[in-house]
Amino acid sequence: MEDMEALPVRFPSRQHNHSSCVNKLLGDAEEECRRQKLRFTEHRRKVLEIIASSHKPLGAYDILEQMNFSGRRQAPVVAYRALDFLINLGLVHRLNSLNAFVACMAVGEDHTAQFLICRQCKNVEELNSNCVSERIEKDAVEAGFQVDQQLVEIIGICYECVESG
Amino acid sequence: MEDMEALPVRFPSRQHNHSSCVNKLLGDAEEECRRQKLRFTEHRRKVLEIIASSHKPLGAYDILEQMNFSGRRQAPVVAYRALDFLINLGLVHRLNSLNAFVACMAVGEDHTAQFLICRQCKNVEELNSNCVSERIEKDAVEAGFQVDQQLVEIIGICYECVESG
DNA sequence: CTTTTAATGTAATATCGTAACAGTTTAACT
DNA sequence: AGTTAAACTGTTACGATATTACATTAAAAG
Repeated sequence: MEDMEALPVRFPSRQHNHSSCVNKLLGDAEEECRRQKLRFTEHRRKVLEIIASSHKPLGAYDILEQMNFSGRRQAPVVAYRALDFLINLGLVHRLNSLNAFVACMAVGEDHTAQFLICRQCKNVEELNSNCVSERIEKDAVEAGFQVDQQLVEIIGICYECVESG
Repeated sequence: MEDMEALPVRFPSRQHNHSSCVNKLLGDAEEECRRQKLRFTEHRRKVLEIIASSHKPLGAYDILEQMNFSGRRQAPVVAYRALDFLINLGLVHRLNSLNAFVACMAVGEDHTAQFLICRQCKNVEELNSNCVSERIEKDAVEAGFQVDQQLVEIIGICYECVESG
């Protein structure tokens, strides 16, 4: 057990219970909205809660399914509006390779989102390597390009899935 | 003009006429198919030609529109089948952030596709920096992740668009 | 308390992509 | 050549993802 301490940041364990992460994220969101004088409405809270409660990326329609407040099915646009809001706030990231959404696991920290996506267990972790983002920035500038946004999605297998065959 | 020589690889000029690139790409494709004993059918040739003839990424339905051989509209699946084939061969890349396709500009060269996407003129260039891909590989491994595929899309503005306001 | 800005409700529709299956062509092998 | 197997094509239908438009309501700012 003690050599676990020496290991670098690792892919999130499937056993990990993260109700505390969810609460922290909701709190962060609330605070951030207060700070920026934005409204943290029911829809927005609910969508963030749904996304944060899942280890795996969720599609917009998966989210929608969990939004049946009053038994009534919401229109897609309801989910997309909340998602746009949360993405702009940096609380949620969109995975373009999956058309799916995940909660940001590094709220507040300055980072260009980089994702490790396990194609077996579908769990996602943020890599957020400054080396990578700086290298991209540098090489892009050298190619005569002014970077607004980096999109790095790394598909592969996480160590837990490798070990469990 | 002479200091142009000293400049690093740059974003493709909008004036650039690339009919020669198209021919080269079609030739490469033909040869590669012969080598691998795969069939370079009319659909596949046509789709590659359409994509290669465009500086800008094309959606599947844009491609489809240009495939009206006999005045008859093709079914979407026709374009997608050809695209799958060309992507597997490494002749075409998919841009996940745009749901669009571009011709590979580095056929044969070993590369993990990295893209510079100008959000103003919509032109796309491949960056293909080994430093970036090696850095990603290294950092992912350290996080306990085995990389299959890297997806790097960099959104911003190219130097031509910056200069022209 | 009114103005104006932001958010919501609702319906319709656009865009992107795949499944399934029958028919045809091509390549490979007697 | 004739037969068989594999790959490709045609066609229909459908599934999945995302946006537009516009009327209504709620909140914040003056």
